[in-house]
Amino acid sequence: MIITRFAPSPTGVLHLGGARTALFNFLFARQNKGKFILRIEDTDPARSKKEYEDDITNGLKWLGLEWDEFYRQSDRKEIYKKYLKKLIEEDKAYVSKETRGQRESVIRFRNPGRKIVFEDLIRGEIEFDTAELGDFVIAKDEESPLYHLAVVVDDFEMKISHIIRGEDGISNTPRQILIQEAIKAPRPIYAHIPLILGPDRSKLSKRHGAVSVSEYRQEGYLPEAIINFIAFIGWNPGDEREILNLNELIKDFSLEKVQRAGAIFNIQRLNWMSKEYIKKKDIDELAELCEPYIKKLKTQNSKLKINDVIKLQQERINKLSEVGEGIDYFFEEPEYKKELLIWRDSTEEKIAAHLEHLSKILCDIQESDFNKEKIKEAIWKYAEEQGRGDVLWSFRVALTGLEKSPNPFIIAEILGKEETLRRLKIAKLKIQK
RNA sequence: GGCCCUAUCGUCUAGCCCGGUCUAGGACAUCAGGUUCUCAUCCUGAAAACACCGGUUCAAAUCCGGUUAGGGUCACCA
Repeated sequence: MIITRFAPSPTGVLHLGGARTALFNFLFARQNKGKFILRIEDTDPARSKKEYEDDITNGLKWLGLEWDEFYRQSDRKEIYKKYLKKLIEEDKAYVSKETRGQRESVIRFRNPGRKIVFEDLIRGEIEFDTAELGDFVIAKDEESPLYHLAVVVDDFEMKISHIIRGEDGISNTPRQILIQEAIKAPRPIYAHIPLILGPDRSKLSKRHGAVSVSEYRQEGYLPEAIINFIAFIGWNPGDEREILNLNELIKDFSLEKVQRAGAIFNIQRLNWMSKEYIKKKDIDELAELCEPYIKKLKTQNSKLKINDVIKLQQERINKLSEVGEGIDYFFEEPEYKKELLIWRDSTEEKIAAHLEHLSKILCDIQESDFNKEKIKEAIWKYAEEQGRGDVLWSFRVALTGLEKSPNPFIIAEILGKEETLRRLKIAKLKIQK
């Protein structure tokens, strides 16, 4: 049975690199109908915090990476103690008197100093000489195991078949293999995945900007976009597909195709993927997701149709937090200079005449028919005759006061007949002044 | 510095295991053009890479060796 685990220490929030390690473990377990375990490695009480543990579990759930079993190393002290005692009894570890450091004695592993060769699924054979490691410390005392011991004992007890972790774990591997052999644990299969790098090619960290999953969540990136994005850092399906959801990833993921070199985190690619997922979202669902970012709309104009506005923004935004940006004209009188109304080298007289005529045409449309199709239909012929830019640009500016915005037909529809006519009139007065 | 890992467009990568089909493919970003004014979307196109040196071979991005460069790791943290 395939059993994988994600084993973060709760000494910091869940970041993109951790999320990707979790994802690869999850994917590999699911596609093999195996088990995915979440294990919180909190053997260091000084640095571990419950709030970090919560951040990690919440982040994983949000991403849809559900685990089958959950463990916390601080709940398992008795187990490590048992192994520690046995190791000492067998003289494979010993209590060492120390002159340096914070305590009088620690428990050290008696290192046989052998060469260790292990097979990595991604990198092939890796060889180390463990003699350089010396008798490393595996516990502060019988009650306080350290990382290497706890990891090896747990991986054994939990029957972990594949250890999928970051490349920075490579150098820990020989130590852990030594301990495995001492407790007569079978060797799991290792797969060290490449690191996510910052633009300067060093390990991605806080100094490169936002790295925590919760920050991206707050900014309004969709979890499916994050998943797709991190899956494609150091891996791809081998064909030309770019957009894959969790189920497709489970189906097509393969550890053998994981890249060996580190990969630079590229926010533009994330933004593109995020946009792709936002564009695909069902409008009602999207509206619901946008709720935290769009308070302003609800309070300021009850007549406004929220879904219409969101639909307008749907193909324009990279992340949900942008949904309220650049649409102030829906709630307040647009302010602009009259020059803005004038399209290229047109004249004030012409523009004023267009605005006048537009008002007339729109006035003739029934209130109940005041939708973008009807509006366009009514205006189009006139715009063709007079020059589209001339007519449409001034129409749009009259409604939005902006150089850039969606087309005027949809905006007029959302604004409603009364408000549209009012703004047209204001624009006309402005230009005649 | 020791040990370990890595090396295809600016970025993510396909191809490498099983040398010829690679005048090296795709995507993001960039630039240009088009689609009902602007923006966005969509479409078309352009520019853009096998780190270097040697070897093996009729033939190397692909195999071998070295160099260089980058990264990781060297705790009584995980």
